[in-house]
Amino acid sequence: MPNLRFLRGYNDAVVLGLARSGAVTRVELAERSGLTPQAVSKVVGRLIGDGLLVESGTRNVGVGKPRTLLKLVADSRLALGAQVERDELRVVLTDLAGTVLDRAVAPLPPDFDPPTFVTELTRLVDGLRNDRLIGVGIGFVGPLDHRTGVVHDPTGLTAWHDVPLRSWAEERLNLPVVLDKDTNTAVVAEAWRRGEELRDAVLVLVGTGLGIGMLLDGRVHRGVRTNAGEYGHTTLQLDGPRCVCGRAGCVEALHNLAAARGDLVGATSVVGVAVADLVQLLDIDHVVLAGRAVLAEPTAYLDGVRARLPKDEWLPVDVSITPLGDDVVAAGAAMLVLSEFYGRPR
Amino acid sequence: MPNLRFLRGYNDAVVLGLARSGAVTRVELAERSGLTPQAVSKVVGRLIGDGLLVESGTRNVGVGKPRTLLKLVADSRLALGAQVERDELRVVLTDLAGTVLDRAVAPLPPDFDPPTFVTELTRLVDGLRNDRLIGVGIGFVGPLDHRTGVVHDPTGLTAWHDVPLRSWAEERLNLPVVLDKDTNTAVVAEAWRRGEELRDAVLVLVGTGLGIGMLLDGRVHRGVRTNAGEYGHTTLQLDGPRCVCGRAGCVEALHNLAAARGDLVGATSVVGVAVADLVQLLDIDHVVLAGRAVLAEPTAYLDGVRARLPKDEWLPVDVSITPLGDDVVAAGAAMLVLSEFYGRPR
DNA sequence: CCCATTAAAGCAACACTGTGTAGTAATAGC
DNA sequence: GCTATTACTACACAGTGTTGCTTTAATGGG
Repeated sequence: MPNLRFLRGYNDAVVLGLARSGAVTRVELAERSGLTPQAVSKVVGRLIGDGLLVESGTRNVGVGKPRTLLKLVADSRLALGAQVERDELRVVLTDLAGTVLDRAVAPLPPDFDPPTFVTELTRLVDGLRNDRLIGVGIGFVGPLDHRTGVVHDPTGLTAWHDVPLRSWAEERLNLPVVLDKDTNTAVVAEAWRRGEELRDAVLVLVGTGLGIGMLLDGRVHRGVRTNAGEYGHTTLQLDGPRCVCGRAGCVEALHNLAAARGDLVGATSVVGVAVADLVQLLDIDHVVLAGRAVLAEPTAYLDGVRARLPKDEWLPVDVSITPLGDDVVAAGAAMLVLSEFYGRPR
Repeated sequence: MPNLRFLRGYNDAVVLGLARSGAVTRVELAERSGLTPQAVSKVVGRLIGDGLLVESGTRNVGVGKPRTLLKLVADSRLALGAQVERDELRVVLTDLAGTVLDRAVAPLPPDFDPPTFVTELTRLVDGLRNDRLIGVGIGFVGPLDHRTGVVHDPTGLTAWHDVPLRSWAEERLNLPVVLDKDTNTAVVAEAWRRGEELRDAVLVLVGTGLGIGMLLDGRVHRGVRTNAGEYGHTTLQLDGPRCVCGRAGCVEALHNLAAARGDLVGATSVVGVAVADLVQLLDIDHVVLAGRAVLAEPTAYLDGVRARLPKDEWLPVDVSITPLGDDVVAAGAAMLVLSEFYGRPR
């Protein structure tokens, strides 16, 4: 793998990634990437040739020739992303900058089977199809295998036993397809949009379950079976109430019990303790909250988490609600496709 | 950073890493690295020229010219590693293969200060000095900054406030020095010795405290402030006994309480639950146990952890005791130095 | 024993990377 | 208009892995 093509692709992605944050000049790209000005010139030349960048005016910073501003041509490449929930399918159209341009939502029947799903997906995708489309991402509930694109027995979907969803979808849609867990696509959404600012972060998705997406050292951590992030069944109370998973006192069980009895403070506090544990374990500086439960009570969850985080740390932990709202999983699935083509390789 | 020198260094490290597992041939290196046979020839030529590899006989696999066996010259490069505990300093000499060749141990006075430590370190290092030495690694208790080499206020060592230990040691020893948390050097020891087999693993160090070293996707995860792995203060019992850290029901508090009252099963079971949570969260397939407490009761800890791991998983989790015993932290510190020079860059 | 066959390894030319050198373009200040 | 300064790039270059071919060294059938 590591050859000259890899090297070029990597540097192209570095420059494109910096350009995604806003208008930049070649000089700034060289400073921030560590590449020499000559190398930046070559890379920028390639990217302009591919229609990914354009020159857009100049910026004068004192004496000397003014710097040429470079701007990302955000709508030169588009991707679709899908979020699959147990009752709903959401498809979103996203540009290179990670901006959501369009969306379509359709209900899914209870315990829908793979053929039904693929048909419905095809319908929504065709409605949003575009000649600049580079692929489709699918954010699905786990467990699944990201590398092979196979969905394994998700709870509540009885017809989904080892379904090669990626190949089925690629065949039907005639487009490259990427499959990943919903929590992972969600954290990709944050990472792609915030760029270098976000290198070590956790996205907490609180819905019917509780899962997390981990961004460690700038990359999504998926683990050996690409099923990392099952944080809902982490023990918080050794002798706590029994959980659906068979163990006792899981985060998810405690949270859902508190929520069911209307104890919002209790529910958010469970999430807060769990997140504080994660921050200590992984040493991250960003936490993003998302999911239906969070979006229904954003300030309560923000307060619940912030209150539990250690305050005397050298570096503060930034806690926020995803600005993408209900679109975060689907939009992230689209950005996962973008990152496969225009992100740093491997 | 990403230039031709990086590319060469990376491929050299890939080949050297494969050669570390045992005798290999150029053909096998090409197959396992993905490089072309010609590229492997060039890389191997360089490595032989540097004295890192030698040809050692042939292996016949049927018709045709027999493959030439290549062997790592393990003792061509050596490194020293130090483990700093609150009462003891241990320095270990290690070769390229990660084999411990020699060691020296000295007691440290209670609440020792930095000058005392550096003097003692210099004494032990000088006793083991060697002309093939490439550097010295130091495994210290956290918190510390791996990147800058500064030790921040470790508990119990009152004179250690923001001490630039790496530069001090480099000056006194006149050798490159690397500083890292003890849990991280320990997991490096396992990773360096087991090679590609170990890509996603956790090393659990149970001593007076409880910390972990994380190997994720083949790299040590350190986090933004390089202080990841503080697993001892993760909540296992929301309403549990108060911990020294100020929170309640921490893994460490529960474990130490059980151990103090002689409840070995209880103590190992706490570790088991904590490890099971980690396995689910990070999706790892290897767990290595180490530390004084574990080495005192190895089978009890092995059983305690194995009993708590989910059994119906697709992939089994391998749980083991470190074969390096008391040397694991110091030996890992030495291998950290080796990996800085001869491991994959960045 | 001879020699065709097979496989490993090396050699030479090559395409392509980022880099060093030097030259050109465009501004501010005088 | 001139000079200094800064941004950018054309070109030769060192060094990467690759392609195509040759050399080397074994097997095994006559």
